[in-house]
Amino acid sequence: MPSKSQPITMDAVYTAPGYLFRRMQQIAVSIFVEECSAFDLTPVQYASLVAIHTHPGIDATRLSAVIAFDRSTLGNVIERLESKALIERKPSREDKRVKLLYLSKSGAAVLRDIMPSVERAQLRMLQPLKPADRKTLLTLLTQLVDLNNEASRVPLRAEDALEHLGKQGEGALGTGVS
Amino acid sequence: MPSKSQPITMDAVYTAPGYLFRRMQQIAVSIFVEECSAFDLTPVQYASLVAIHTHPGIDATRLSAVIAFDRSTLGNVIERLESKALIERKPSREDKRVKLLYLSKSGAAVLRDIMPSVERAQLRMLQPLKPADRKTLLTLLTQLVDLNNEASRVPLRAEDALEHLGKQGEGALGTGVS
DNA sequence: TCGATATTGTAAGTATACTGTCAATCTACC
DNA sequence: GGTAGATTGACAGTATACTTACAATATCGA
Repeated sequence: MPSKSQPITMDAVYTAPGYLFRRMQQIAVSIFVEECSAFDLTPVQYASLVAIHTHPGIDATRLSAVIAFDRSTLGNVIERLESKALIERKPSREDKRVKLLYLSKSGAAVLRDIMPSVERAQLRMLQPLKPADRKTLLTLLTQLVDLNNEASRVPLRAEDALEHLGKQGEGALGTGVS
Repeated sequence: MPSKSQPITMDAVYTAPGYLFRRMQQIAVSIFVEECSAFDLTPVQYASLVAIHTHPGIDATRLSAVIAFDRSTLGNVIERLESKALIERKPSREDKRVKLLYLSKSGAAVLRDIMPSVERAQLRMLQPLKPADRKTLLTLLTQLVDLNNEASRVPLRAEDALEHLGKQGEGALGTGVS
């Protein structure tokens, strides 16, 4: 039967999945930034570096599909990474609209060096749970994100978003797509 | 044994809990905004309305503790709610620094009317999972958020943050703390 | 009571995150 | 081959989210 307008309490907030997701995200960012403070990289900037490392010569639009971040937002992120000299932007010869993204030497170095801190952060987020529960949570969360993919404004389009890149082969991409 | 600098792939991103939390939060907001589009309320604005409804005469600082949102951020949120005439701000007589928050008539009406849409949104977020899995995920997430409370920049200080309010008894708070 | 300390709201600055729009450019169809 | 429609990066605008700083005010200790 339909819930007949029960009184509104804080439980309406505290038990709502949306609220829990928000809280958890805030906690996760907080832990990430703390662990990685020595590198002055945000989670989004880190993810961008990984994606550019994995797909050298990717453009901003495809990058946004690969990490499921908004294209507009990514513009600023790229700007900051460039101003920190962690990446380089080169105009494409085939398409004058496109700017290709590459890791700089220092970008590659930062990415290599930050990995242990990132792993430590990821561990800390789940630390309070029992190991078995961590695994369960991750499994369910992965499923849920995947099944809800289309519901998000920027659905993840992992490797298949990069088909165009393979063609012209801007150098030695080791198309690491299994 | 320590992982000997394995090659960096996109899996370093896709399987990281932090990334999954971010994705899920984006999806959750997207669904919330879609379901509640008729009311032009964001998740944060909704949570603020609930908290002000539950604790009439609360001030901004305590509100931030009750919903675990940043105090600075909340300033803007309150401003927007006020400019939409959903809440009212009255200076406290006991403390000239403080501004007390109350729902306006139209704020109370909006809160009442939006509840079904909010519930629909919360259901949709978990919809793709089997009912048993939904419960498991919520349980684990609740635990994790609670146990990580102090790790976040703005730890939740639910009802106990409101002790001061009870004293002067700014009206009929039904201290619904079990 | 007076001075150090703390709290409150506010503001400025940075960084996501999303909505639009726009000009330049590319593609495809006719 | 020339134009309609799509794509690309950029920009403007709104809304969290956090940091630091600040003035006004409160409070507490000596």
